[in-house]
Amino acid sequence: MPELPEVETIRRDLQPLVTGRKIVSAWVSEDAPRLVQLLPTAEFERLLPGHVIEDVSRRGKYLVFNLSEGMLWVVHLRMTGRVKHQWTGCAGTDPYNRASFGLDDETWLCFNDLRKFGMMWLVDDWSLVKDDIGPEPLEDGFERDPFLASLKRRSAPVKSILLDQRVVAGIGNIYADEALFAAGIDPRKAANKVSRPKGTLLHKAIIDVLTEALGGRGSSFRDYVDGKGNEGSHHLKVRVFRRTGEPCYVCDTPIKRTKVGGRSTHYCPRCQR
DNA sequence: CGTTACCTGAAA
DNA sequence: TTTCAGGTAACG
Repeated sequence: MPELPEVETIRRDLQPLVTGRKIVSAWVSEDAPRLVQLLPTAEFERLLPGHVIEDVSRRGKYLVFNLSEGMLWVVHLRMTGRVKHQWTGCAGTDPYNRASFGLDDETWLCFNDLRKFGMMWLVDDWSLVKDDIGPEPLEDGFERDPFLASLKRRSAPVKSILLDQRVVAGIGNIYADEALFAAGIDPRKAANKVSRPKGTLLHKAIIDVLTEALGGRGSSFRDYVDGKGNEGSHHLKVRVFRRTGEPCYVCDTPIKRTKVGGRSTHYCPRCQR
């Protein structure tokens, strides 16, 4: 569900609320046996309490709680995961609450996940979670030339390359479609056939589209809510995503939908070549 | 490289 | 009844 703008919005919400707080309890539902990675669930529940949350950070679509003793508590929301800060416990209030964490100021962090694809880790080293993630698109490390080079060396559809977290971190199905529209590129076009000028436009479009979506606190098409349980607003501003049959804002041609790499894909057949 | 599996519920 | 869903790992 959540892509970079959504996860970053959650991070910004949570950071002032939980920084400096000690975790005093941890519970994971028996109904979510795949939630905790690398460690047995019981071990995770035993090890987490006692740590202080020193900061909340993010890497791509991963939300990271930087804990005392150098530990990292990492959460990936996948399709329907939510992390909310609450002043009441989460047990029993919603059937999809899969984990809950008590803090030392009597507040709670609740992890909710309808489809149970979400995952979490407790590690002392980021590389145990993911060791080949690409640059952050909204930071200096996202440079044009290495990006153009990764397009050059691959023959898959350019959209599939945008979804590859090794090329650039944090883009998902919404913002891949939006960035390709902004750059005027057909999502089905082979990455290595995208011209250098168009590739350059795409590099800029990625930054622009993600920045704009972050300004709208993310897109709530279905399940996404922020760290306080509120919806974002950027879904009201998308140019092509889920606008099948509606007129392109630039040329009035109806937006088309197709499948690329198994993912639903939206584009303007006139503006995008 | 493209496709399937992982889950559950809503929409077509 | 079938298809579809902000993701990604594991297949062949």
